[in-house]
Amino acid sequence: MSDPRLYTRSSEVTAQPRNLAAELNPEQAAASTYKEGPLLIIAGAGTGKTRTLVYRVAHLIETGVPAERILLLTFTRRAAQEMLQRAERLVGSVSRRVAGGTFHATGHRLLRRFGPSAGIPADFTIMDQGDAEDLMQLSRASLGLGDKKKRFPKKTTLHYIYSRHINTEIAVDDILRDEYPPFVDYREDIGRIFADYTRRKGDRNLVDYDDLLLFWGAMLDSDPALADRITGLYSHILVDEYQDTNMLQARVLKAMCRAHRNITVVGDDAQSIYAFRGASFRNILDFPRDFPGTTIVTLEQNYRSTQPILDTTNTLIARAEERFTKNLWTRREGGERPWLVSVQDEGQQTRFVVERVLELHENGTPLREMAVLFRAGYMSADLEIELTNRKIPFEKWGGLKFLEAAHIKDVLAFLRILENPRDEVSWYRILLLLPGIGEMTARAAIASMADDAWDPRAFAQWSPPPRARAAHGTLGALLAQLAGDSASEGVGHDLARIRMVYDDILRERYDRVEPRLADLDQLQVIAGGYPTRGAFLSALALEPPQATQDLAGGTTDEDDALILSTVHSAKGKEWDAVFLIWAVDGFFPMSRAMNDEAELEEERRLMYVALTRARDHLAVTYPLNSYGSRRGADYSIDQLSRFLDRGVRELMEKVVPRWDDVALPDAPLPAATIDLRELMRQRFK
DNA sequence: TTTTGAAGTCTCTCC
DNA sequence: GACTTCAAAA
Repeated sequence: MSDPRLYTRSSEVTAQPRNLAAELNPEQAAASTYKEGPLLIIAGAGTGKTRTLVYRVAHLIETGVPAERILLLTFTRRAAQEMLQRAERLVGSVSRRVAGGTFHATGHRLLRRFGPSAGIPADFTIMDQGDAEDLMQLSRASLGLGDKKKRFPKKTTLHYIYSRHINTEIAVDDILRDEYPPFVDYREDIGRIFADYTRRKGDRNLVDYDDLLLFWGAMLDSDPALADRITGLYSHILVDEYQDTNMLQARVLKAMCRAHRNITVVGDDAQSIYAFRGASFRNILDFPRDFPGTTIVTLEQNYRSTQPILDTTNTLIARAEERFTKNLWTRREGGERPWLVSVQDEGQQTRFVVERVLELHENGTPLREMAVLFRAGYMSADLEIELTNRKIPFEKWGGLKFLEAAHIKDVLAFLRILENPRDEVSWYRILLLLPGIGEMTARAAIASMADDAWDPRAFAQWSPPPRARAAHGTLGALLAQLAGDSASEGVGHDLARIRMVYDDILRERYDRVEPRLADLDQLQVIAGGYPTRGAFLSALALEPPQATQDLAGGTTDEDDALILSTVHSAKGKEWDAVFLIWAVDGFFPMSRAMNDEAELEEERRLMYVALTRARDHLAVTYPLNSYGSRRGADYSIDQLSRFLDRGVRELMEKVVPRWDDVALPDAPLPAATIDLRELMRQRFK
């Protein structure tokens, strides 16, 4: 007989009775029932770290910790939701009260709530990376820097240096010296730009991603009373993917658990892949030092992959220097060895993947249980075309994001100036769209509005130069209309109004008009789901839709679709069958990383992450030739990725696809680009 | 002087 | 294929 479940209420989802010892291995059980104080869980790929965290949340709730006093920090909002749903099955719907999300989303929540006590108005606008770069550019231009001098850092570089400084807490001088020696001489100017950028953000009520963390930390550091309010919210903090946190985040965490030290972090130093964003796996290595008295639990039993796959990935990562050595093992004996597939060119690679996917599908593997992974978003272009032609449904994760497309940013800019009339970046963007208005006129208009204290009507009062008359009138009328509409009509309605003006601009300025208009339709659908402009804009900035599928409104879980994903976006996921394409030196590792030891090591870990996603089937493909796609040459001979060295290859099955209708090994000859006779003649001229 | 169109450059990963 | 740089047009 099952025992009465005292902790559930009638209105809540019923918890399943369970036997911890039977559901977890000893290490997992030890970690999930650990009592108080700092806990570090070193969890190799596929060792059930999510499961352990879920049980730990459940255990805390069961032992009397109020759910709302638990903070679960994850890498994506999706990950937090998944974990809390699983916890719900264990302890019921109280788990819904657990505070969960990304670091940035959590910082955002706290800043909206407590910011006003620290001089940050609650109605700030969040800038994404592109916006922040644009603002940096405005700072640079307003200081008159980089006009004449050659090789002054570009806005992207400036923003990178700034962001790196904030996230890694490395001095700007040191970053310049180590990463940008040619710019060391400009460090005064760069400092002035950063100062102006910081001031400008304040004046314009704008907040960048880094500020969400920075202000969070600053609130904890500068005002003891405020810090007590904030740290008092949570009695237990759990952090997933700790190897991908940066110095600033580690500092914030330390401050957040000054009072109780109930912090659990989970991670795998072998899977640290976000150094480009300031993350350092030093954090996980140093955790025991930062939190004296830390208990370390290591999870080594892999439940995901078959032995042959694990053998291969263990060998791949054995070459890396890691400090927490793990020996992953599995009970999943047997199974086929990973395939190492050499193909002539991209076309054959695509064909191989498609045919193998169809074969596995016919044998009963759902499309959604298969994934094609690649180093960078653009590498799947050929495959996407073929899948479309063959009417095979797919979902693409990562890569060039919907929100970064120019036309999306354009319409969002309209919403943003309605929400925050001081949003200089958005004003600038919109003004440049209008015929007859360029940089100079746009700056003059913005300066005039700033002089009018950013009154919402200031734009109408600005007198434009003759050429910009018409545009000024059009935009003024639109803004007046939107301001006149009642807010209750919704964000979708705002967008419809904006598009009455914007669609024509789009047709005029951009190519590929139809898909762009379709994107705007989708955006309108999403917007309909949000109560206010502010909520819509914040949500878009913090949790951008991961796949185009997410945008179609209701999530279509029923739809079976092959997953196409960058390796970064595949983190934390697993599939029955995984294909890694373009395993070629220069693509993976990317050529930019090949000169730097640390970057190369990160690429290796990235490949490790890719290959450890597979449960039963793993295939790595590498084209021997590529046409046109490579810089400079229109033809090149490629080499297998250096990470798949001899030791790794010996554990793999070499596969050469042969098709009846393809004449192998004769690849089509490239068009003539050189004339040997002519070269010889020149040599003796 | 400012805008706009065209040629030329480099192309990643994400909150 | 998007962004920057450069030269011609308004």
